[in-house]
Amino acid sequence: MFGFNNISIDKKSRFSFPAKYRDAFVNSNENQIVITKDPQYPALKVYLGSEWDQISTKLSSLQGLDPIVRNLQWTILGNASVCDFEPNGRMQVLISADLKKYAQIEEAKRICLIGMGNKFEIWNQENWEQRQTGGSLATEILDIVLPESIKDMSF
Amino acid sequence: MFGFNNISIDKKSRFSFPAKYRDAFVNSNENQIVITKDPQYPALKVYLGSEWDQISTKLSSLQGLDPIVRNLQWTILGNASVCDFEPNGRMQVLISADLKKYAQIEEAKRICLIGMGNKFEIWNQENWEQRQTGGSLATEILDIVLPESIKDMSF
DNA sequence: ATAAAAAAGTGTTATAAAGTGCGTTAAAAG
DNA sequence: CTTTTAACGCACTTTATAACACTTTTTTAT
Repeated sequence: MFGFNNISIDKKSRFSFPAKYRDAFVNSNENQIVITKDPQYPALKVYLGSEWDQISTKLSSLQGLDPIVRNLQWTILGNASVCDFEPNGRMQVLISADLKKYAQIEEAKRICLIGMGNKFEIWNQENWEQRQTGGSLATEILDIVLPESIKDMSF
Repeated sequence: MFGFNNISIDKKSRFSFPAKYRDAFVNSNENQIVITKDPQYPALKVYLGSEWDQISTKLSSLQGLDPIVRNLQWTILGNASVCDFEPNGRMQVLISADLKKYAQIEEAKRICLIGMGNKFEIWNQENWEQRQTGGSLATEILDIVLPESIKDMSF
């Protein structure tokens, strides 16, 4: 599941996955999609249900008394929106007002959906373009000193 | 059970869990919810009955002569409020005056209910926003040197 | 100690807002 | 030209919340 897509968001804040990904969703037998915040950029991450189960289980088992771990748990787990998903239907997903705000997505505009293999990213168009041309974004978080416990995780 | 929810608290200090969590509650067959203090931040933790049984059993079995352990026992065990809970009903829960005060929750205001997988956190909205944008809070406890005995526990 | 009053807790209902489903139209691809 | 896909619009359903009524507990005054 790769590639760039510029797609629309409707008045109720739904978007649908491009049809080209249908086979991949059907084959992996997914019926849930999870959207959450990207911990570094004003963007959203979209995981398949099975991927999410792994990531969330591991992340929530880490020692929450470490403040960096706690912050990642807040960002990633605490903002996750689990959506029922029908690979054979319209493959439609709702983005919550909160997540839209984080990714700076306006009402009824277009978004960029980027296929990254086992996950997707959702970006506001302007931010994506700026990032691709080497610009940095006001809200991006650059220097995170990671504790050992999460050095082997990839989000 | 993940995600951010901004919900209302009524005049009698009740809130209800968003309907999207109903299935999870019904499936895990929970009929009790436990609310207690967060040991580091002015926030509350909400556990499912079964999770609470594990955590409280383990925590209360630790050597109470260690002052940090003793403090955690006081905070977490000593402030726990066990509430009857009907997953098929309105999923309403009352927050005691004491816990409201600890989390700096005012009368009839909105709260943030954060789903963290196997537990929830409840925050006063201002504190949550400040915390998420990197600010620190007057009452937060930063440097806890953890004794070995609780390094493998996550609250 | 008892009764009245106040406060705290529980439950119900009504209504506006949010979310969902589906048919139709428009656009793109083959 | 036909088929598939994306976007839009509308109707229906579900959910959240405020308002209200009732019950139980606690407090106060006699």
